Amino acid sequence: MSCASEYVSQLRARGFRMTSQRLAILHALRHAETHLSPRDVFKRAKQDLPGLTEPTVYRTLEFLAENGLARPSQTGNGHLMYEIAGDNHHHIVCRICGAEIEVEHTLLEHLYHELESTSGYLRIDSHMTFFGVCPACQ
Amino acid sequence: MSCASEYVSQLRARGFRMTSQRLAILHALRHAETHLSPRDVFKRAKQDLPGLTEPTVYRTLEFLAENGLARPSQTGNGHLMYEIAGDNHHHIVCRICGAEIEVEHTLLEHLYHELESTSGYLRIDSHMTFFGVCPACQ
DNA sequence: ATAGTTATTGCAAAAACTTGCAATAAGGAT
DNA sequence: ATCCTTATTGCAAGTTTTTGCAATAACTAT
Repeated sequence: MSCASEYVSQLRARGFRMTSQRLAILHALRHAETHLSPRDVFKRAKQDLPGLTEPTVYRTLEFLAENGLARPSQTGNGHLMYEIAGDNHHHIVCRICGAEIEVEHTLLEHLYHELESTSGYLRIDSHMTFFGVCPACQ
Repeated sequence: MSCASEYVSQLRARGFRMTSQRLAILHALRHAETHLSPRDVFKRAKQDLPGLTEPTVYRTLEFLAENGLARPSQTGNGHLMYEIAGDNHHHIVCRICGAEIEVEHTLLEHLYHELESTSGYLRIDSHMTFFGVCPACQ
C-alpha cells in the first residue's frame, strides 16, 4: 500500500490512471523475488482482486513495461516474463538446469556505446537474458 | 535441393532423420531474407508441402534451433522468430519504425568473455536483439 | 458533491501455441 | 528388396495470448 503513491503519481503525470487492477498487478510483481509469467501474475493478483481477468493482465503488463514500471524479460522459449522495475540489470540463465543470476548493467554499458557509434542507432537499451552453462552443471 | 544434403548429414550424424517437413521448413527459412514467425514459416512451407500442419512447424523450428540449423531470435514482443543458421550475427531494431540492421558477433565477443569470467557461467552464447532509435527516426 | 470525459476493464470470440497419443515413414539390418 | 525399430508426424483437444467493442469507473472541471 505504502509503495502505491509513487506509482500513482508516475502514471498521473503522463495522463494515465491508477486502478485497482494495476495496483494488484504491481503488488504481485513487487512481492515476487523473481520474474513472473503473465499467468503467475494473474494467479497472484487475482487473490487480491477476484474480479481480475486475464486479458487485463496481459494488457497491463505491457502497459507497465511501456511506462517503465515493470521490466519485461526475454526467456529462451520466447515467452516474456515480467519483474518490477528497479535497478538496471540483466540475467544469465543456465541452459541445462535453469539457474539464474543477475548481471550488472555496467558490464554492458561499454558494448552499448560501441553499438551506438558503429550502427548510428541511438538510445540502445534493453534488458538482456543470456544463456550459458552454470558452474554446477559444467 | 542442392543445399539439402549437408543438412541431411548433419542430422544423420546425431541419429535424427531428414523428412520432407524439415526440408520444406529449412527451404522456407533459407529463402527468406529476414527472420520469420512460425506462422510465416507455416504459410511458406505449406506451399511446398500441402499436408504440413502447424504443430509440426512449431516442433520442427524448436528442433532445428536446438540442433544449430536454425537460429531463434528474440523480438520485443516476446515472440520468437527464426532464421536459417549462418554466420553469427545479432540485430538492432528501431523502437519506432522497426528498421533492422545486423551487428557483427565480434562486437559482442569481448562482453561474452567478461560475462564468463565474472559469472562463472560457460558457453554463453545467444542471438541478441537490441532496441534503439535508428538514424532516420532520430 | 456532481456531471462529463475518456482511459480502462470485462466479456466473448478468435488466434496462436502446446500436448498426448496413435499412425506413419526414415533409415539400419537382414 | 523387405522387415524392424523408433524418430517423427498428424490429429484432436487443451492452454495461452490477442482483439474488438460495449460497459465501467478514474480523474477533471464545475
